[in-house]
Amino acid sequence: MSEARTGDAVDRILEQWARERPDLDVSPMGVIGRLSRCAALLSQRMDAVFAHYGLSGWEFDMLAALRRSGAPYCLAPTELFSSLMVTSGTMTHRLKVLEGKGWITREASELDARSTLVRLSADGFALIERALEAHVANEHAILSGLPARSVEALQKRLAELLATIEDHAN
Amino acid sequence: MSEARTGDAVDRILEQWARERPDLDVSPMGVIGRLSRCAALLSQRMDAVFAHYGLSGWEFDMLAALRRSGAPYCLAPTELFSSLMVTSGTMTHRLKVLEGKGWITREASELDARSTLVRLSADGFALIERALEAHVANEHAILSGLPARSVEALQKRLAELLATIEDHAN
DNA sequence: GCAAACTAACTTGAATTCAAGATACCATTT
DNA sequence: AAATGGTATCTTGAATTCAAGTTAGTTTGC
Repeated sequence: MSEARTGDAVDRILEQWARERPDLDVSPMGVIGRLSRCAALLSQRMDAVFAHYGLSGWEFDMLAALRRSGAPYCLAPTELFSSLMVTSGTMTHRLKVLEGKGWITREASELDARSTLVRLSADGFALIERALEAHVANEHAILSGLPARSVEALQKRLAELLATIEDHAN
Repeated sequence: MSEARTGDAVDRILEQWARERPDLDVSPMGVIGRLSRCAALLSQRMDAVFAHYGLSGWEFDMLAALRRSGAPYCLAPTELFSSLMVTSGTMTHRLKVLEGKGWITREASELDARSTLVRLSADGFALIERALEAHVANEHAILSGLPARSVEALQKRLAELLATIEDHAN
């Protein structure tokens, strides 16, 4: 009950499996488990900053996607949900909420009558500008706990991994 | 619209920000964005294997936590939800579902009358044994696309990162 | 021209999750 | 022993998400 004073939560899980299933090589759980756990914890930390601006994580993601697309800050719903990895049903709901808050407007496309264009409003633009700066500062702060060389190495390895799994993914 | 033939989805996002907000150093978005995206894609890939055994991701997590705790495969709800990073309300719901499926049973604790012990049933044990082996094989397969040295490097860097953010996290 | 296949967006219903609060029990102090 | 504070679990209601199906508009092949 008090064996592992070194190591993190994932190490403890690996020790349990080594004891219970010594026949299995569970080493991939170390990498993948830490990755998932890092993602969850990072998400919590970023949400804390978003909340400061009255934004949830997905609201920030939506406004940021429109902002970085450049003038006229306008995208089709399909572009939004495919880049943000959510379904069309989720997008319908999100757009309704953001429109209700006045951060986006919607107008019919001239090229394709099926398509409605989503546009960042002036309010939405002003909000995301401020939130973005705080968010980037927060990310810098989070990574400042690591030596720059480690961050760079992590970057490279994650890019490799992403490349191998982005293909396969349907 | 067709500039970046090299690079992944995250590179494209960084290019957009460089164009729109050249005053900001958004490099942390590269690491953190890739990390989040890897986690989301890996989760999809693992869910595909779980589905093969009639399991969702969280169902696998629950049974696996009980299994790796060792005989008598018994944990308190509090131990479960704190290690799985969900709330107590979520745990109540999960336990109800798993009990309904016959994979766990519940019994009052003898030491503490507030506590009900969750126990893996024989069915649950048999199921997680099979699913676990497929899951581990799947994880090996996913990482086999990378050289072993890269995986090891990734492992080290993620452990560093996890150490710095596990502290701060309340 | 018109039917078949496809695409864009939305609707519906169910699943999952959390925050906040309620309830019951335990431990410690007085 | 009574009170206070803390712990373990559950309940409730709302938010978020997805899968599957719907509607409407577009494109292709004959």
